[in-house]
Amino acid sequence: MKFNIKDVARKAGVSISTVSRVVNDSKAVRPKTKEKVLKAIEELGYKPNAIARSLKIKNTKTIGIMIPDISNQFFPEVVRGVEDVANMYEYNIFLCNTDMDKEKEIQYFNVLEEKQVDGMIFMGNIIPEELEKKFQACDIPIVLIGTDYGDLPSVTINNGQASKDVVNYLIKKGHERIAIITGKAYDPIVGITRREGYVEALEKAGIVYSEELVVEGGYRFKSGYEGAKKLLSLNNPPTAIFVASDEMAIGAMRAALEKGITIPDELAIVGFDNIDMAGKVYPSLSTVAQPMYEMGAIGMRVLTKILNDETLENRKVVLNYSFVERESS
Amino acid sequence: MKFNIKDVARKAGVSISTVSRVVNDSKAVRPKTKEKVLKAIEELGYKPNAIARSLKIKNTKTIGIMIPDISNQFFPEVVRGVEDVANMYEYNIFLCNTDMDKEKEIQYFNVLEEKQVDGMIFMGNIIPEELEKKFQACDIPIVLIGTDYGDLPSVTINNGQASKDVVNYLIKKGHERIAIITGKAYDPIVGITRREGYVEALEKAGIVYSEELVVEGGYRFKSGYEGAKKLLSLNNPPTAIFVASDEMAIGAMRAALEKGITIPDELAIVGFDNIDMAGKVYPSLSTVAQPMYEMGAIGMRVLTKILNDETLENRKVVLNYSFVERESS
DNA sequence: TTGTATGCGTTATCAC
DNA sequence: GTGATAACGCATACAA
Repeated sequence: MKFNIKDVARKAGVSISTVSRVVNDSKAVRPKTKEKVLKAIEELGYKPNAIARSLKIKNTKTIGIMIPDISNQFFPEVVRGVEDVANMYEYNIFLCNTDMDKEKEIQYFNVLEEKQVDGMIFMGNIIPEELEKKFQACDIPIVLIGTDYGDLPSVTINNGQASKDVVNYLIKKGHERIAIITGKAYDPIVGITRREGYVEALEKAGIVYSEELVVEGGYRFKSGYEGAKKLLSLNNPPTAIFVASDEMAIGAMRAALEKGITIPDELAIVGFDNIDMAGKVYPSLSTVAQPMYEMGAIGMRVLTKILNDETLENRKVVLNYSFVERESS
Repeated sequence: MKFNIKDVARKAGVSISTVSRVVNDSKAVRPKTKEKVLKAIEELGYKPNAIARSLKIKNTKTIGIMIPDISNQFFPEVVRGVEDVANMYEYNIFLCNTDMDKEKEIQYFNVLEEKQVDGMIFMGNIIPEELEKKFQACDIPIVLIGTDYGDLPSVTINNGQASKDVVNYLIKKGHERIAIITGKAYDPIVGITRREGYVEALEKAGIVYSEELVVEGGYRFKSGYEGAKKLLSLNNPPTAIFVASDEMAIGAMRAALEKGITIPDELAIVGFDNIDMAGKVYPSLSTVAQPMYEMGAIGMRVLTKILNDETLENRKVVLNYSFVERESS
């Protein structure tokens, strides 16, 4: 049995306005009346209908989050960050897996808009033009995490600098033949920025950049595995590989281990992200630690600020990363 | 600028009912009229307000999913399964992290109910009594994944049998000193059922059950690591450890590896779940494969069946698991 | 085939 | 302090 505000009003012998007032304790209600109402609510097990409420007050206390794939190690941590602060501010989150597929992104965007989410969080390194237009056109606040685009609010780290740091570290360790396994070539972050950092660092160190040491990966374990296999079968194989994501790095380690190559003595490997498993595999993986949870938490915090009309001192949050040296390098 | 059904009605020179009809293409509308309406919709960029719609038709096309923690390796995969079929049936999902905390579970339950979700999916091995009462009292269909309780619909695997299989496998491999690292003692699945399977298999094989070979774990890496350390420092250490979750198993492997113990020659390790990383660590982990994605997908499918009043031939779905033999055993 | 009118469960504005 | 009542944006029964 489901009761509505009318039912409790009748039961308490008051008007629905009074019930509404005690439910939201908006305006003063005589204690005695309040008590009556509370009792009626209790007895009926009344729960306000948030949908009706939303229709009236024009917000839903829900936000949508679009990520490529929750089953990809990187995202659960940031989603957790998002959800934790969302929960603090009494928002619920719609989780949407886009697979970085343009059609799905647009479809999700549309239903999120129809469902009147108060805000959206978007992850997915590349933002298709069509989607970007929608972002601009709609009046729902959107914050980007892990990417940056136009004047949309975003929270990121300095990917280029982080890559340089890794390569410099490797150089300092005495490596000269340093390979890289990147993301997709068209990916502005994992495919481009991180590779650029790598190239720049090499150049600055006066190491000639060699095409054969750059291989394009596909984010997952397998592509790291295969990329490393390819690199290790070169006539003059690298002594170090910088892998642009941890999952691929773990694949690369696997390839080396299978070949009987010892890590880090014969081959150093450094990843990127610091997913949970990076510290748990054996040997443990040196990597660039992205503050994933914080990225999510802060991204959501930024969103709440926008939603509350608080002043945003900084629309472009750039978080600190750190290099975590472990056994693999 | 946001337009509503009235705006497009005015613009198209028809009534709102006609607009509604073409939007939902419910009843026949003269092609010419339809065209006019469509044009107006197009020009205004009209999007129906799903909240208003929900209020009227009394469903929201959204479901809630409560899980302990999305950043725990096991859940992303099942959530992905849920979301994929939810998406197929045009549902959106509210993601809720409960940390298996009773208060959070109840709080989430309440807001999900207020937000009028059409259904709920619950994970979390133990169902507090208070929550269970709410499950019974409410008229929102709920399906359990990974747990079973009362007459609620559920999708699980046979945990007891799986445990027996593991232990029998280990025995067949020649092991006699077989240890187990379980979940929390009060956890009906990981703490109790899986341990019971272990005990039964030992008994049936005529191996005396030894208290010191049973240690209670806490699901995460660290507790597996510490549990194994404890076991390996026994005067008469085990030659095989059955670890009731993969993440703990990877921790256990780490402990062994650090001690210079070779796996599987000196120590066999078998996990449970077959999380993504199980096949990626080195040495790779033998484990019981729970069909996580399917559990999610089928759970959601069951829910849609209930929501569509399709007949449920089976309220208690028990899925097949499989034993995956890898390098660690 | 189309339009009018009512109600979904709230909140909020106005009287009292 | 409290109670009518008008929105909120839509779907639908009924009338035309």
